[in-house]
Amino acid sequence: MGRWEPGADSRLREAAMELFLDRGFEQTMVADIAERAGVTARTFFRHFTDKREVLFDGSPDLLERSLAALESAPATTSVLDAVALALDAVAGLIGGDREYSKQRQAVIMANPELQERELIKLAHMSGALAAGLRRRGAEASEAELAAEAGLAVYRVAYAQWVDAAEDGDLRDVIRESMARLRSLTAGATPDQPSTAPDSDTVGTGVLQGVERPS
Amino acid sequence: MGRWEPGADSRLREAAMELFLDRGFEQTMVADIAERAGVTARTFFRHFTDKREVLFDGSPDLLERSLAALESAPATTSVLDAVALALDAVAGLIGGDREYSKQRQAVIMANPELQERELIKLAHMSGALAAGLRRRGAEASEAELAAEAGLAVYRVAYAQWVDAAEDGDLRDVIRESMARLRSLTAGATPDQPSTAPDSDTVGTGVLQGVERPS
DNA sequence: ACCGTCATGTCATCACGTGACATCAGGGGG
DNA sequence: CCCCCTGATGTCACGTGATGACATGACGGT
Repeated sequence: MGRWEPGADSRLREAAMELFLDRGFEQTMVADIAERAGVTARTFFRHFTDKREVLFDGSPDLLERSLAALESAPATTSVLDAVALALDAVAGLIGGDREYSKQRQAVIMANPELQERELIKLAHMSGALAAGLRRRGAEASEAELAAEAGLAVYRVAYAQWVDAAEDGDLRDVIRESMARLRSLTAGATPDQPSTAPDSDTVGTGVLQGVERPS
Repeated sequence: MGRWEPGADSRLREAAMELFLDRGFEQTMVADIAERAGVTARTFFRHFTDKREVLFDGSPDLLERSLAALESAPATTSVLDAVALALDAVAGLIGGDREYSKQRQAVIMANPELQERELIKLAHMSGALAAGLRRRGAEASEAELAAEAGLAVYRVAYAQWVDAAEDGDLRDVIRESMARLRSLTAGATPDQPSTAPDSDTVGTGVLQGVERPS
């Protein structure tokens, strides 16, 4: 075989990114992406489960690497510090080219569906980190909380990094963000906040408030 | 007019919930929900933008109430404590009937699409809380971080509450979770974690790692 | 030359979601 | 009393996303 032909995956990914940047996500049809990549729409769905997934299929890599970082941490490392190491590994991977991150972020921010997908990827990451922490002997709810808090730090840091005027190291931003969290939680805890249990409304889902049907 | 006829909204919501519990979300078609509610499919989409949204349309209420709680807090309250007050308000609303919350959670947990929707609702809430904090004079990134951390606490607490064997007050679980976060972040911070900047891989989106196309 | 596998194309089919238009009920105001 | 306005709904048509079933063609090994 002669030269290296980029796989259909890569061509589809690039084609999609170009079209998304050009006309936007909704205005781009999978047939367009496929055509530009030189395949049919049916083939697109053989490589990506979703039209959205074409923008997110790198996440398994990241997840794996962050877990590796987590597990290579010395056993004496605290839960939150272990999470910090994992985040550092993630930042090492995606902190490389900020320009591309900006482009991608622009596409994602312009479309709610994509934001949903992004959030669930981060949630998966949180779940995986929590599992990793439990494997290290952390108590369950402590592990979940540390993972969730870590991702909170990551989200804020990433948003700040990608929006910043001048370039910087994502890992530094993450560390600053983590420090800020520590200072935020360091304040004195007042007595129990007491809200009157006024519930004429029924909450059902996490964010569901439905009028009780008399 | 004679008796009170429940609006199409309510009928659709109830019909949807019943069918979702019975056969699952994907197996339920919009036409089924509409039929059971006595309307056509087209009408369904006049009341809910999405098939998913029928499970989440209570969130604006919650958001509003939590913001109210936030703003009614004394100006001297710390950012994180203000967030705690907002979460307390939310818990007051949805903590009323745990059984229903369990059902809804079961439906949501069985379907990734629904989890995505849930996550984005929570993200909106986080954004709104951050904005509220900024209105109180908090610095931007501090506000975002506090809101994100608060939601992290909420997610963990809610999951724990809804899964618990015996009944309990959601607000208590949230307070415990918040306390746990404080203890987690209280540990000593070690020196900078240093990971070699080994990036032969290009990160592009928040969770995107794409092999660099040579 | 034969065969199995893998990637892809082709065709058919569903379900989601939306725009355009028609219909019907109720409520005023002439 | 009639007209008209408005809001909610039904009807129809259509584009798009996504999937299953089957055919085809390239490649590599035997």
